[in-house]
Amino acid sequence: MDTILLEKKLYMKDTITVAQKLLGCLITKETPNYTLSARIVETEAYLGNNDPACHAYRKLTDRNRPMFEYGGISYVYFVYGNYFCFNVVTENKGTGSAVLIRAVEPIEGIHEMRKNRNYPIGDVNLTNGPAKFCMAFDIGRKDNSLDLTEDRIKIFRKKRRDSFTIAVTTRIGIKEGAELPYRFFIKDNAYVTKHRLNKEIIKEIK
DNA sequence: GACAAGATTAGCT
DNA sequence: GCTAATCTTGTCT
Repeated sequence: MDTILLEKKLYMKDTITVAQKLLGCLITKETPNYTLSARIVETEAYLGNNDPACHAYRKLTDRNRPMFEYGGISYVYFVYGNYFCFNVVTENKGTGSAVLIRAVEPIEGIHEMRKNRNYPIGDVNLTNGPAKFCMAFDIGRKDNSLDLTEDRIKIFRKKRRDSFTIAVTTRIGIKEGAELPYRFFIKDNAYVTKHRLNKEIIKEIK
């Protein structure tokens, strides 16, 4: 499959554009022992100081510091005492915006993903959630603030873009900003989060 | 099968 | 005390 590494300048675009552009792209992780690869099928945009659900809404802290860097690095945070979520920082330095990777479709290294997640079955539950994806890719604090154009985690786009419809809904699991249509996913993809809420599709983008 | 509710976890919304 | 989540268990159609 012909792929091209995503350039830094793409990450500098506005966050909603990046959230949509990342759909269908491949995210890879290289370790000494294996390579993991998966197709991004679901994202959410978090928009700096305009968005009350965003970690960077109030002020810069030690935790959200990576969000205020230049676009194109990772922001990994710890939630609910147990889990990690992986974000791609977007826009210019000081903006505090990012795209949360909510779900992926495994392509390469499925056996290792299953082992990382301690999950015996290779069905959609392997990676259909933000923390499931992090477990499958063995993403933790050590993967915070990586440069996604040169470090062990990278994102590639395909030379020939897949044909799919983007569905837009409100975001999942937040209180403030819940009405904002910032969740994007590939329509009818089996690996998109199965969630009882946020089912209503606001619009579709071809 | 779909949906709801409770337990779990630790850093800070 | 609350949370950008998941797993397990229970209830319902």
